Amino acid sequence: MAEPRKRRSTGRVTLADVAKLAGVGSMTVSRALRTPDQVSDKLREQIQKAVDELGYIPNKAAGQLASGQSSSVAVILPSLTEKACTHFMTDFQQALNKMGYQLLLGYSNYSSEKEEELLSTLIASNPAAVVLFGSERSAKAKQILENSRLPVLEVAELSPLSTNLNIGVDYSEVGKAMTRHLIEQGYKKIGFIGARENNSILRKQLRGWQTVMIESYLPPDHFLTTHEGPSIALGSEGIAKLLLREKELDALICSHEEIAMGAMFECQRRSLKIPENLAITCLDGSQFSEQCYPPLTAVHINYKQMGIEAAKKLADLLGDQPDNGSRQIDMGFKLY
Amino acid sequence: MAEPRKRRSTGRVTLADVAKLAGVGSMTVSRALRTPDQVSDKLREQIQKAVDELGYIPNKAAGQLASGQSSSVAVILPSLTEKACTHFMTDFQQALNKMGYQLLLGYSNYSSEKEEELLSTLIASNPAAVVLFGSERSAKAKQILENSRLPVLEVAELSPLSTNLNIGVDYSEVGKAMTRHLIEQGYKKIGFIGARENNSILRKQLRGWQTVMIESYLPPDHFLTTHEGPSIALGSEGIAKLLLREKELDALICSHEEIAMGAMFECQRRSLKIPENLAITCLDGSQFSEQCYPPLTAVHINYKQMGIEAAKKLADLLGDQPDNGSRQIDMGFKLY
DNA sequence: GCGCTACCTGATAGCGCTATCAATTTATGT
DNA sequence: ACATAAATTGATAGCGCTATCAGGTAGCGC
Repeated sequence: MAEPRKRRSTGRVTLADVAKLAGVGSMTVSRALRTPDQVSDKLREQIQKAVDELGYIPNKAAGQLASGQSSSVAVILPSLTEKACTHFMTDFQQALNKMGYQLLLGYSNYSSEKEEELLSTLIASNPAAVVLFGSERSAKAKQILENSRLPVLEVAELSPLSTNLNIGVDYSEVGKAMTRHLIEQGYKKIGFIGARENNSILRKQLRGWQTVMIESYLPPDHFLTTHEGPSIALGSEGIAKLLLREKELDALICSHEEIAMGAMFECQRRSLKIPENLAITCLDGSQFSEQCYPPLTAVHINYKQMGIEAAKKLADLLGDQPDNGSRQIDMGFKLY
Repeated sequence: MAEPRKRRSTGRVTLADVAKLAGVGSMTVSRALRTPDQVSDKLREQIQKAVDELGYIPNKAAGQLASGQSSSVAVILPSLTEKACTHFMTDFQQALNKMGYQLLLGYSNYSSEKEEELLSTLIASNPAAVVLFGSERSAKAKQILENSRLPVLEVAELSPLSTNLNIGVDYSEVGKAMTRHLIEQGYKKIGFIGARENNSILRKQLRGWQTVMIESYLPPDHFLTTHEGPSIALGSEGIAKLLLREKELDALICSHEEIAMGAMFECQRRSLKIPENLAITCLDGSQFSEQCYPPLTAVHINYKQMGIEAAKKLADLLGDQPDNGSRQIDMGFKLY
């Protein structure tokens, strides 16, 4: 009796097992689980009992393959530690889960190559959509996205050029607002310290600062940026360097709260008073600027709300909704 | 011309498309991509060309279904914002990617119900393994894990009871170390402020503090914990409350750096000198305690290294390695 | 040359699930 | 009551990929 052994099976309980036990066709079981109202009460109960008895857990891979529908959303973040990213994710993921989607997460560490690579591997898992932080992509990445034909949502950075859905903030306005605010208060020698200088979010802020400085006939000379990520050390060392070059510096704009923190500590080391001797402003990721002592003025961007809006937009996109509005949503920001 | 339209297809490039273009069988393409050395150089090149030309991205769901092998790892974190979690994830995910695995991420917000729910949905996606932060689980969660028969790795919190792989730190030792350090320096009225009081990591720290205080004949009276997450506000308000109850308080232990920050700011508001009037110690998630001014003493746990170790352990587990050692790894900590 | 192993290659048959469509039962309308 | 619409159910045929196995080609020893 040579077994025609053709294939192994995982040994896990399958739909067919449930169907057999419940004495119905497997298609009915499938429906009972996904569209219960299409199945008569009697069979539905029978099936539910069989499911419970066997401890059946559907195999998503098979379901996805058969239906062509995915229940995951791929997200690529440049960093897992920066507040903008983590706050966004916290609320986005929560909303996503409620919609019944899983999160496939990748982390690019601000590298285009890594992003391209991630894009490929994540798309291989057939997500229903791709969410990207920032709207700066390499040509190759764009190509991959194009080929995938997946809906793409770019968050955080508003880009007029983006052809994708886009929810975020105009960071050059952020830079401008911080600068104007300081100028209105009478500060003139305003410096700038920024991290992630290669990232367009930082470049936009920097350009915003430069623009307003020039418009106000002030020299946008005192700035310092680095390729590195934000850190307290960057703030401390940065302000030290700027003060060496320009003793009269009276205000400082920081691209991240960690930098502001560092600058603050350095001022305290030097017994410089904030904001009398030096005003510090930053793009705040949390409550830091209000709660620190002395309190700082900061631009607040509601990344949590952004996460919720992004999920909503995605729901429309993935649901039946045809087109509920603009492809671009400006989340705005507040200056406190 | 009635089309025998039987099924839609995603329209995406498939293995068969590549095979056709390369003029080979689809099985050969599959091999060329997964086990290149089983294919002759000539065909391999041809196939690679076709892959590039079409921008082929394999469909993992199909592959997984056919092979029964998964390429994702499910991770459940209690928080996406706390430094311990994000630092761990940063390095863990990087190592995971190098191993060719994707990350399925869930976020439980410190809720057991959410964790159970996530466990079910994530397991439905057939991950190769499950990684959990902390080692405190509900009975139901344990049951689900048991049923799934998946390898489980618990990180961060070392638990003697854990039957799973376990990499982490003994947090009661952390609490003890901070307390002993302060006592050695001559502090006597040592307070404690902790966030996430329901979490066993916090409870262990608290118990460590209590233990050492009692051993040293000091009353472990001045503490304050909250169900909430750590925040600057908690630190500020917390120390204010403790100082109201006990003016002589001379040292403070904080479960998180945000709390220490808040306490620091409150001291500055009150012109209390650190550490002359009040010494502040915390479990630091980053470089904060060294880089702030005045610098604080803190316990540092290398969560990044933990991420790398976790990935290594997982590699052994998922690879062919039978058993390369202990089921429990103590990452230790340092006091600076 | 011949048998034999080693290596490549491709046809075939599913993996577990769902879309489709036909078959059956039940409700509805005139 | 009888035709027609609506609601249920199940058989069938894949989704895109890989395990298996059989067929073909080289290489080797004698």
